[in-house]
Amino acid sequence: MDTKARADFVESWGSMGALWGINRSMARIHALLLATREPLGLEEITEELEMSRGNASVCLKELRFWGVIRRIHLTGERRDFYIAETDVWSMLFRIASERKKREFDPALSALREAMQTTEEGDDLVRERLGELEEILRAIERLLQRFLASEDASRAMLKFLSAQVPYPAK
Amino acid sequence: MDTKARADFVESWGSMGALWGINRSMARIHALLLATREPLGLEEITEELEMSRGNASVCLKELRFWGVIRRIHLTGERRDFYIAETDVWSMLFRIASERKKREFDPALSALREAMQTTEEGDDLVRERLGELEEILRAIERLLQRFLASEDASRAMLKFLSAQVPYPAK
DNA sequence: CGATATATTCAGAATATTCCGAACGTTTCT
DNA sequence: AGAAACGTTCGGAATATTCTGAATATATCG
Repeated sequence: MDTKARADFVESWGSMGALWGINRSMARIHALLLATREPLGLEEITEELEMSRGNASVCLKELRFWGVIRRIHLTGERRDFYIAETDVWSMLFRIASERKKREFDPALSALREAMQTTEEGDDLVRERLGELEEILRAIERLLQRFLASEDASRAMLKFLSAQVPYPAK
Repeated sequence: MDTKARADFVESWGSMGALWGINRSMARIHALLLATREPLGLEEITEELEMSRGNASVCLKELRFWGVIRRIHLTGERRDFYIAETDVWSMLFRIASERKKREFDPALSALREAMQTTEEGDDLVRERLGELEEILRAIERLLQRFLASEDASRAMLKFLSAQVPYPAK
């Protein structure tokens, strides 16, 4: 892979981290490992990406936590090396699950609570919150199905992207 | 609606803004308007949410841009008042479209570019990037269908949340 | 056991994001 | 016109996030 394309990929992947909610450094390291055949050590990573050892160390740990990279030991080498797992879906799945739990669910609960205490007569507010609740409920159902299990989500993604029938009108 | 539930809703909705990528102030104002029967003026908003006039002004402008609130004029009143649109989906749809364009698409392009310049022999990298591309392509197809039009997305959401068949194994 | 290589931690520096509020502009009233 | 009410703008304060690098811990070697 030429150097320009590789660098572009690393930076783009870094920016896209925002979509999943992971920070630039982590995503850049991940991209670098994906785009490199040989296992890389902390040294190579900090050099290539021009970041501090400390930061790289923390990011590598967290990437391992999400299960997207693996630490390996090369015989004759004292240092730790890292390689990317082939399976990126695993990370996306876990992050999505976590964010749903932490950001989505509480808001839906609060909305339902608010609806329950809306006075009988206040039809306008009732209707607005009702519509909102309906949307969020639909999203929640969708997420529940989708996030039921990693395998299920994988299958569903493939399935949906190919052949969801377009609902009539 | 009692005050506690209302405040909880405002704050939860504020936090959830992160999921769509809008900031806390905007989301809080939006929530307040959703949960209030009467149109509110800038004054009432800043007071209730304890934020500055300047910030509220900017947020109100942007909320109008996203089409989730409307500015109205009450006869006999000199000030501007605001009410929430009932349709929140419109906002979610627009934000999703925008984020796809700005964060997702460039990364996918860069990935494809990187793949093209991967040398023939480098099967490991080729395979890794290939799997990643496959995932992103599936996500892209899904998004393309989903984001084709606001109405389509609305229908699809309803449809999917209710009756997506679970793909066999 | 030192000595050396490597990894991790964490206080606070650097940066990015959000927010405040004074200054200014505009409209309406007298 | 001048004053009052209201809205908007924007420089920089406040805050949150990310990153650095020196200190520390751990492992390996001779």
